[in-house]
Amino acid sequence: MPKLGQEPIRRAALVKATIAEVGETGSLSVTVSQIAKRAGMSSALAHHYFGGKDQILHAGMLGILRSFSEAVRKEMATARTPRAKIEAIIRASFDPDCFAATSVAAWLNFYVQAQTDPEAQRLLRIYQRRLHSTLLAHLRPISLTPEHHAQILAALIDGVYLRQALRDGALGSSEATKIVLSTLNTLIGRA
Amino acid sequence: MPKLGQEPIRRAALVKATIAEVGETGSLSVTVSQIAKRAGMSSALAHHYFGGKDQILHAGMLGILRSFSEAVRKEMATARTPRAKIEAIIRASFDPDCFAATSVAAWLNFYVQAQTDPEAQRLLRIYQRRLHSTLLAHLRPISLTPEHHAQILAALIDGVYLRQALRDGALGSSEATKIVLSTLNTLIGRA
Amino acid sequence: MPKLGQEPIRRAALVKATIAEVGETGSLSVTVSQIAKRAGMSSALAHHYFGGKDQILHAGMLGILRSFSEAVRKEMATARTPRAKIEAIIRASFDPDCFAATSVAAWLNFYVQAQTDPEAQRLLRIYQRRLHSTLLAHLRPISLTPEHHAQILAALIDGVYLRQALRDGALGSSEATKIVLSTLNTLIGRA
Amino acid sequence: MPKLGQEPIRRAALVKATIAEVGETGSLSVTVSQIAKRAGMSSALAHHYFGGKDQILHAGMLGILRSFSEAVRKEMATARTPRAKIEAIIRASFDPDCFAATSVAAWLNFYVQAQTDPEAQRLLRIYQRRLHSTLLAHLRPISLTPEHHAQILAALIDGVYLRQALRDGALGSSEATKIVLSTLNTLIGRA
DNA sequence: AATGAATGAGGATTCATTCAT
DNA sequence: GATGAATGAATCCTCATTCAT
Repeated sequence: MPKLGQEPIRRAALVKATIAEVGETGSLSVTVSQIAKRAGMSSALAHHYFGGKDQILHAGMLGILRSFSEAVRKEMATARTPRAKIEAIIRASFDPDCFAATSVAAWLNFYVQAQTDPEAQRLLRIYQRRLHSTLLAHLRPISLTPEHHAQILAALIDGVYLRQALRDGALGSSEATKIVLSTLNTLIGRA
Repeated sequence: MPKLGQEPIRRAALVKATIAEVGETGSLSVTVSQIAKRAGMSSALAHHYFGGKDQILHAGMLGILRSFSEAVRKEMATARTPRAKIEAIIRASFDPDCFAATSVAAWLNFYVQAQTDPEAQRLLRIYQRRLHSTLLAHLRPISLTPEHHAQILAALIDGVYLRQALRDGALGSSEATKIVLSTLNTLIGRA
Repeated sequence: MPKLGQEPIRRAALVKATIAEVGETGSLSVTVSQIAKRAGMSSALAHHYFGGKDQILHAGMLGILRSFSEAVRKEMATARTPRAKIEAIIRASFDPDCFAATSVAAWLNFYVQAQTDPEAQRLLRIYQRRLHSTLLAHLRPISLTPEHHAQILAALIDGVYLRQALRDGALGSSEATKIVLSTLNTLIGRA
Repeated sequence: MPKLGQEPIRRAALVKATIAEVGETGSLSVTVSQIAKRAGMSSALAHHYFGGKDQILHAGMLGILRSFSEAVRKEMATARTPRAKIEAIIRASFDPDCFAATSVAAWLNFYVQAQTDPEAQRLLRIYQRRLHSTLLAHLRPISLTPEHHAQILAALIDGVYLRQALRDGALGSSEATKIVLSTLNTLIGRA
């Protein structure tokens, strides 16, 4: 009997390597070989498990988006009031893991991929809509213009990410959180 | 008789073509040949004038950033009060030309280029700092936390751009303006 | 309890699959995996039994050539006169099984393989010589130039096959037979 | 001004190299690099002029088919009677250039290519039909069953080619001609 | 000034083959 | 006996870049 069950292990390793490589390099034009090498296997095996570079990239995106969702879920678990929920989302967005330079760089690159690649666009839109509707749901009880406020908060979060990508003013995780939280306060009043 | 002053004409054509090509394609991996063809010349000539692909890209970035600055200058010309100046900046940011799908796509790609390419990063930072300091200068007389508010506004503008890049909720130019202006109102109170 | 006598079963399955795959695809560049999959096993097992792709191909050739011989043997069994023997060979050549599009395509490809691969050439030559000498033997009693006529008949059969491979005028089995039989008549006179 | 007019030269060189390489190797799986090298250029240039391997192969086929047609045209030029025309076609078919081992091998491979590749099939069919209709036209005045005889002669020619490909009995050009001419005699009687 | 010609380097992808279990 | 796992080698193709004219 052959060695079994390598597939999930290899796939996971490739996803991780993809994010790391894209993040570090800051570019989607990383080669499959680079990714595969980082994941400790040959590029042929990477193709074997994923079918092609695009699918590897998609898996990488999914990986990033999932870790975002995961962070949100964790933070939301303990939040009780609508306001606390919103704050949880904001805090999760700047979770040190997600907000790490590498992750942000990868995220930005996946945004670009979505310009060309329909599947990438689909993934990103799903994530965005989910974020939007969650925000909206919890804003409704406490905001007079929930739709409007949701738009502002979502855009602000993305904007902070984008600026992080340039590394210039490179805010820390906590500073970033503060900026958005304080805007929340201004928008709907202190709790 | 040799054609005179061809150089500036060619360069301008290439800059325009670069922005258009990167914007339409949604990717930095456009070829020099594509750009040159769109600009009506051979790729060899493009190299002759700019030296290499990177420099062509830089020229494209500079072109975009300049058109931003130009829009700002125009809007600011008629603004008299600090508040009016800030509103002018916001309005300029969403000038239909700059906020066109193509321009936004190009802008996003140049952001990514800055991840890898120091010169690109330099250009982008200069623009960002200029924007920041202009905002700051005009916020100072009317805001208690001008630095903080400048950060929020700048991030918000970028965030709206980013979301525009995904085309999903695809705001129009005027809607985008409204969102940021209304946030300004909330931050420092109605004029 | 180990399965007994798996080897001959597996080998036969592979031979059949090879012919089918080469025939349907119309090319020798079918992969071992495709063949193995069609034969219901892993490509590793195919290698295990045959040693390599070339040997699998050889086995496929042998399979085709044997089914030719088989058809000839069957038709010849009931033939009594020299003329009947020759007609039997011709009829066997266009036996619907052998003359099926798939078989012809495979046969043509094996001809090509023989250009490169000495073992393939050897197999094909053996078959050709056998056909030639059988024709010759039975032509001798009824032809003044048996060698010459054998050459013509053999070439004509192959030519009809080749044209079948292009599928354009795609003759049916019976039409093909008629053409060669009528030529036989012309060559040595009606029986 | 740049060096001009290389294209036709390069294309011709590639066509020649393709036929030679396919013919000598006896296989379509020659690499573009091999062909290009033989033609004295880089594989990149070959791609530049032809677009891809398939088109290079098509050009090779066309080259072979054209040299057939050319041989026919030449032989036919001096033929006056219908019978002489037919004999011209047969003689042309075994023109030493066309019937050279290399040419025959290339021709056989192109036949196989036509199994997979519609464009190759188209080319081959055109050539076959043209041959058929020419034979037919000249057989009409001298044969009672011109359609039938055309089929026989065409198939016989192809069959002789095919056997040549195997190099076993390797007929010379003149021997091959004799076989088909003598069959012609048998079919429609001596002139 | 301008361009067709030309290439080297590199990347995605495929596949026969081997190996450990 | 049988197979999933794994890879090295090879191939097509692309592209930035250089050069001769």
